[in-house]
Amino acid sequence: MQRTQFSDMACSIARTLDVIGEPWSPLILRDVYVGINRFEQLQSDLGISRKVLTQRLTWLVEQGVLERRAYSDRPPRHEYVLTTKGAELCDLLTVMVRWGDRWTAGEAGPPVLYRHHACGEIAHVEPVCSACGRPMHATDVDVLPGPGASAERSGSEPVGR
Amino acid sequence: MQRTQFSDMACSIARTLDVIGEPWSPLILRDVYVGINRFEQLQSDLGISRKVLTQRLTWLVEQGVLERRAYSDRPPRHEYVLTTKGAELCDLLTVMVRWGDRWTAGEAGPPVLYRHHACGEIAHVEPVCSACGRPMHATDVDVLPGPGASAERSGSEPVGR
DNA sequence: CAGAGTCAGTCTCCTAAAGGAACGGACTTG
DNA sequence: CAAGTCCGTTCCTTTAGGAGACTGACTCTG
Repeated sequence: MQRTQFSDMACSIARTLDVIGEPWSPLILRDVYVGINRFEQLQSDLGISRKVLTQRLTWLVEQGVLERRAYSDRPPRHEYVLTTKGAELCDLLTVMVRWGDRWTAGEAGPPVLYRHHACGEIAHVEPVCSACGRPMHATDVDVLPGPGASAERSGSEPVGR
Repeated sequence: MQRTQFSDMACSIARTLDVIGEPWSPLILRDVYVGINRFEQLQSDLGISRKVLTQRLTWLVEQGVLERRAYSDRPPRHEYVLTTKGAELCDLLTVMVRWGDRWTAGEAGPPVLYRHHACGEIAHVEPVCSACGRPMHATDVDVLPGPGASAERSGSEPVGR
């Protein structure tokens, strides 16, 4: 199937996708985030093929999103935990949840709710501007070329923006 | 490859992934968002196989994320534009950009910048709580079961959360 | 101390999806 | 009327994902 590599594109979306772009990774991240940390648990919770799970975990560890940590020496056992980099990726998950709740949840309502530590309220995430604090949706911005624009990663094909 | 279907899981992440979970879709969305609306343009900008592009566009239109709109009758020509549902998905892209900028941009800096219409500043998106307005990252919330929990879509395998 | 159980993978076989490239059809332009 | 543009479709090859059996190290139980 020789999947196209995204990592060379001068685009943060493409580069993010390169890390968690294939379908299982976000779900693995979600599971680790809620405390499903071990191979066997992940496999049975997700119903993912063991082979693919191994590949994904290895990749996510290589990318510094997860850390493989031993919790027992004898027998050798490990669990996967989020790094800081991985924890920040979970913000992406909360935004996915927001969209999924709005557009795919249907009658039954959202499958999970979030209670914000700071205020104790059931709430959802809202994107705001880091400069002025007002709502900042994709339709509220102009896109301009930045310093890293047009600098492909390793001099290969001129794709992306 | 018989990809596992995520749409049955009682999880908004899985259901969102079902719509844009495979690698090209977010990039297609990005391109349409920045004004690359036509088949030929998308194909050459992304370097995606024409076959896969056709499949993705068809799927995204079916899902109501894009709309296929004729801009010429003779010859019959169309372009793809974002629906409201699709535009809201772009918020997800801005969050991906944020993460990609922080963790993968490197020396060169971010490839694109966003200027917020409301304040005119170059800024990035920041997730806050819809209830109290303070920052709301994945680490700032408790996850609780919601009304749609454990209600699988069509009574199949008991997966997800 | 034999046998069952647990955990974390690895291996093999099969199928289906992605990539690449050529082709087609409807129309426009020189 | 030949060349070009746009938007796909078809065919072929490569390879990734799914299913599930198997392994190996160790523990637990009667």
